[in-house]
Amino acid sequence: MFALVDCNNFYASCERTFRPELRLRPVVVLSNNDGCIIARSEEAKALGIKMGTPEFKCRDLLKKHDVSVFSSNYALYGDMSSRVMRLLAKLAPEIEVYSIDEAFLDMTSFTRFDLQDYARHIRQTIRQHTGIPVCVGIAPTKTLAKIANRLAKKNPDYHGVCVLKSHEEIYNALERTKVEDIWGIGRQWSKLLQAKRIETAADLTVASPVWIQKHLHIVGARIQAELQGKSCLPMELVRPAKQSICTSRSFGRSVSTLSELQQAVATFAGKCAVKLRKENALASMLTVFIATNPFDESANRYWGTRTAALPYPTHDSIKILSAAEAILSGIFQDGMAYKKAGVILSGIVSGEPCSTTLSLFPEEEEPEPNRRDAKLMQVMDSINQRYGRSALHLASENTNSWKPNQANLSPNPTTSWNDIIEVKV
DNA sequence: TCTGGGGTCCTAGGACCC
DNA sequence: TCTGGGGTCCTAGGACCC
Repeated sequence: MFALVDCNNFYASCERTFRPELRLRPVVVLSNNDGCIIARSEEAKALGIKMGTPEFKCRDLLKKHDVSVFSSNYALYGDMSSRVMRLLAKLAPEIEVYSIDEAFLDMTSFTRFDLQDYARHIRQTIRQHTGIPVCVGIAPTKTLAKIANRLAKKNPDYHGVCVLKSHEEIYNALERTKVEDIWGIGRQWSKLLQAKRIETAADLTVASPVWIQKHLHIVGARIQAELQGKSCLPMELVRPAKQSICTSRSFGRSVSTLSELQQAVATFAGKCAVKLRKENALASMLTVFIATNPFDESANRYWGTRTAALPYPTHDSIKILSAAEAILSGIFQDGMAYKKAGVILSGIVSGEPCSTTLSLFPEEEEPEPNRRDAKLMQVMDSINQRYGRSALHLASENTNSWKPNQANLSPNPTTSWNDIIEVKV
């Protein structure tokens, strides 16, 4: 048996934890740059505010109902998430952290427990220790646990807990679940299935396996098997190493000069390098992209991107930044109003800079990886660890001209001494 | 006249997740 | 005026190897 524990309206709940006066109030959280609605409290959902709506399109509604609007605060959500995950790790022998707000627990060994009781215990523990409300779904496969969790969330009578064990319970749940609400079935596949008159999860379990294999491939076949109660997706206890690392942002305003873009791209490259070193890894390829506003039909539109191989795998901020700058000057076009840029590291390998294979015929001026550079990065990271992110950074990293909008950013009471606040409960 | 069999790697495109 | 960010997996087809 698998349990899926999923935090309710996670980002909105995080914000509310430190603002108890917002309990029972409509709360929304915006994406980076204060662009779209990406989390809503139940009260905000009830007002008809849809997920993914651009903020400016529902500004009147937000104002009319006095909705509390927050800029996204990932430092806060990340820390709250790790608190939830640490608690969950104590509540089950094995845990798979699936996303920032969800985890699977292995319930196989709980044969002598009442699963319903135990799920309630999980729920209460998380609530008491973090203030975050969660729902728990338990079933024989991960896909069914997802369905159970969804039912627990939708149905107030369930009080946040749904266990699917008997054939009847499972069949009932499948009949009540539309194909588009199944984990792994997205918009395209829903359309395809509906055209075939496969409308519910129950329909999908009895659909022709040959047809499924042909149109939904192995991924769809696995979903079908999981719905039938045959577990195909095991617990993944260790997070696999990253294959790519991306940092990108929309700009608070559009920028048009090369030097402004250089500052943005250098900043993103620097963030990528930090993430890379956190992974204990090296990157061998680097992509830079720059883009104009895709929604502005009247302006000149441009999407420039290029990937270059690094001379050898590295995690050195200095080398990554200068490679990014070189790519940027190759794709930059004058006279455009740029709205977004990003850097992607790929070809990621594990290991230390000096452990990798060097080029057989190195260029004359090509520096070899050396231990001093690696040491320098270590020092930089430890200083930043101690004195705060980007206490020490490269001079070309600069947020002056392109800084994203963050009008309603909450403090970081769990990660910053200066932000500790008194909460009256 | 006859023209095999068993592979890998890479990329682009399409789908999905949170 | 204002529209997010960060990922993964799978398939097909082409190029290549012995």
